[in-house]
Amino acid sequence: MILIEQLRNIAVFASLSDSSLHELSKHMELVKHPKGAIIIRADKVEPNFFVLEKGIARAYCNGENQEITFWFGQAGNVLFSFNSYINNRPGYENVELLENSTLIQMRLNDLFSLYEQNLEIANWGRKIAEQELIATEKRLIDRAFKGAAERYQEFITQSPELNKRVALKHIASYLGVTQVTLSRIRAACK
Amino acid sequence: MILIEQLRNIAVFASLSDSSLHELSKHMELVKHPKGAIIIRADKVEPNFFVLEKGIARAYCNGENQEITFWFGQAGNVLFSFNSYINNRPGYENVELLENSTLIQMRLNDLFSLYEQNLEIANWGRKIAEQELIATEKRLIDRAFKGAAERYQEFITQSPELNKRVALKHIASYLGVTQVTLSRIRAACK
DNA sequence: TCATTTTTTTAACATTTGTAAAATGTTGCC
DNA sequence: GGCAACATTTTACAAATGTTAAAAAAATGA
Repeated sequence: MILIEQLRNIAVFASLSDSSLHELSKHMELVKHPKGAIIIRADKVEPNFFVLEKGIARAYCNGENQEITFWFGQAGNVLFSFNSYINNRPGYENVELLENSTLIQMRLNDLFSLYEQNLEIANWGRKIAEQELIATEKRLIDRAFKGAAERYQEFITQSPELNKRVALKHIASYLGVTQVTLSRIRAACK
Repeated sequence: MILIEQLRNIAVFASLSDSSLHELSKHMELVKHPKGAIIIRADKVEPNFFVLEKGIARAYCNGENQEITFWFGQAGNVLFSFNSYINNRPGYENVELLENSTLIQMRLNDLFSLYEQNLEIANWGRKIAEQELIATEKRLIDRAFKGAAERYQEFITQSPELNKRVALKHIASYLGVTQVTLSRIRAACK
């Protein structure tokens, strides 16, 4: 159980009334994990939904000889195994904390029950999925229209915090290039 | 106004009760457009939400010297301007019908009112966004892990109908390659 | 059917990006 | 400090894809 005042500071909860926030908070708890912790594992149904209260995280898939980072989370972002959340099936992604972090944690089953009971919370969940959807689609389109150098410039402009705190190898795969290519891009614009 | 029996044949409505379906159907109408019609235009807020009842469609963005197709819709798919639907702002995409098509059309404002009134419909809207989200994210990940040839093989396996009915130039940009590259891939696996 | 337009393929060449391996830089810890 | 582990850059070369232009094939409409 978490205090409503604490949730009010987190942007993702801004649209909710006190009463809905209270309903949610009953099922939430605060957990801490150290840097390097893997909080979601591929091939396992993850029963929890998280909000990153403090810290940063990355989601990645394991390929044959490489790891691809395809998502970064910062304080205030929601964090869940897409396939567990949406289809109740094992996910394809691992989520690793890149710093010592604090997470708000809630059972998916509790969240799903609230979706079936509370109209405001159901619409809140809808908007979360919609915002993630539009961000993901924009990234897909950017891959087609923008070169790797331009995507990198945009990344450091729009996510200066991540740029400071995340290893370049993770940024490289997030941008869809190898680390060598990213090094070349960085060398070219010095 | 559309008959409930007609909607029952469309997979996306399967989870809804008769009563919710009736609420939706009050605001729906059936419209026909010819092949080549542009039903959603970039830089314009599109006030309607559509379900493709018959036909196929593609969403594309205009670049400097190229058009990038990033989405295909078939019978049963929902179809809307993401930015209009989600942020009430002009979109970035055009949607063109690739065949003579029949569409179920509904005002976004009517849909949004139902989201605020009807729990079942709000959760239905949530699931639509979630399904689109997971499909889009999988495509983004596939771009990183799979070569263009493999993505093409998967496309023709998973979307044989689109493969038959859509021009190769559109498939090429959907897969993230030029038409020349797709031609080479097709020549190599003959 | 024929002519016209559009789509698809092919070719030659340029560019980008990838791969592998070595060199350099950074960090944390004893 | 100095070692060990890890991250980043650099180099040389290979592979994939892009660009441009032209030819071939297919679709369209009178």
